[in-house]
Amino acid sequence: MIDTKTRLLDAAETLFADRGIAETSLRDITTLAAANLAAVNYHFGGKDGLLAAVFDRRLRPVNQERLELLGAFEHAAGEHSVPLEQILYANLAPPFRTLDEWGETGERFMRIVARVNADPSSSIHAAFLRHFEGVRARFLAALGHALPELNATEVERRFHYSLAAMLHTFCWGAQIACLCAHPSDHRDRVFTSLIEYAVAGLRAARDSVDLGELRRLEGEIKGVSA
Amino acid sequence: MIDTKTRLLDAAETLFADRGIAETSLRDITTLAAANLAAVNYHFGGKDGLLAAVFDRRLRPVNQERLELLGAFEHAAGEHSVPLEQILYANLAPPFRTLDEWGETGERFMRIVARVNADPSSSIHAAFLRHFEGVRARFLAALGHALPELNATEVERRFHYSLAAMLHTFCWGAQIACLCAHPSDHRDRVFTSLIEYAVAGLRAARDSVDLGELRRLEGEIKGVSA
DNA sequence: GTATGATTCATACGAACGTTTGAATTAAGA
DNA sequence: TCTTAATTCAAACGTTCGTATGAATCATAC
Repeated sequence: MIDTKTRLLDAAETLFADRGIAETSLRDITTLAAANLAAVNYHFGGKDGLLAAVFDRRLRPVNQERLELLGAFEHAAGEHSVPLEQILYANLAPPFRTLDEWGETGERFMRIVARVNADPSSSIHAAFLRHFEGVRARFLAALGHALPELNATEVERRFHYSLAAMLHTFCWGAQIACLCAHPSDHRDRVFTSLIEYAVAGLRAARDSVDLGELRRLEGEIKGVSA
Repeated sequence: MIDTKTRLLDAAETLFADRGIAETSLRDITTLAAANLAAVNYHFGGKDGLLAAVFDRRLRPVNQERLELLGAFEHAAGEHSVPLEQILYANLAPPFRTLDEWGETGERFMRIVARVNADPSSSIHAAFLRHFEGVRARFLAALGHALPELNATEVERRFHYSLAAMLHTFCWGAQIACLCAHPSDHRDRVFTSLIEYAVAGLRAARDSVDLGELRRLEGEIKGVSA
């Protein structure tokens, strides 16, 4: 029989992902874990502590691997900046590996991440963000070096777009056919697709789009159809 | 004095966005709206009905405008496919206009959208998705025509990435400095940035990234550092 | 074997929730 | 003015929630 603490973490991860955090009661969790209701308060101090522990268990190794991988690429690049593909690979490979290793459980966890990320009012949102502070700063710096023609603000914006595409994929990957990564070969395809898309987006030429002209065109064609 | 029904919608929109849906009670809403607790059940049949009404009020006009705009661009393009910039503009301009017109209220609403989108277990998630069915199909078709060298699956993937970047921006725009669209000139900058990024990402060359090589490189440099 | 600390257990508490009810109030047409 | 339908109201209902409590059980070291 597995540890009660571990069983609680597993059950919480499953239910938080499938039903939502606020929608999952401690009674649901302890029932699934075959544990007593009071066990949550005993081991984790309460529901928030349990949720924080769920994050800690999975997020810490993934983010550490990200940093190690980026560091290795930077070491290999020496004086040069790390190629965009490698930066994105360092960011994506660890969670994809997690998906391979943890199977369905890993996918569930990704969905919790996406939930909490979209919910800034969550009681543990601050603690959640703290997990990513270091990673965020290091990857932003690497991107800045790789894209010297872009100012820092634009780099940050495009970094956010790339993160959003990643998160969306992890959150919905199991439910949207084209993003489905269940067969392993598909998974590599999605992995590659994500990198290709983000690399191209990050490299986009500035001033390649003229918003004023698009607005002018909108006015014209609307006048015609009216 | 405004309609009770409208006051309830306004209050619900504000609180759902700021605190979350499950975390907001009908008592919070009716208090803010200066209405009686039972008014929600009288006018909307319950909490779910109220939430559905909140979505209907804002989503319907935005999505209708998206379709009209895309239709106008398609009409202007005649036999040719609509340029990517125009497709993305048709998708982005209506919600950005909403942000201009409704100010803070509009931003709040976007945050609710992002929340519900990230929470497939929500009781109204199905109804929520139904709002986007038509829009999704039409934009996918337009993208398919504009990107004939891509197969349908890859088009769909990249469409999802682009949607994710959009949603993330609307959800976090008010809270992340680089995405902040509060001063109107910044808003246009973010608008342009999003289109530029997505256009480049959608146009990315296939097979531009060699996942196997990246993995090989990872093995090498890890062996060195170990 | 028994004492001690860690864990599990059944049970209870108070608070907050969505919903319901039936009377009171308002608005509008005859 | 009277009637009738629409709306608002205060109050309560039953449920579920997170947390707390103190006894019971287990493991372990002496």
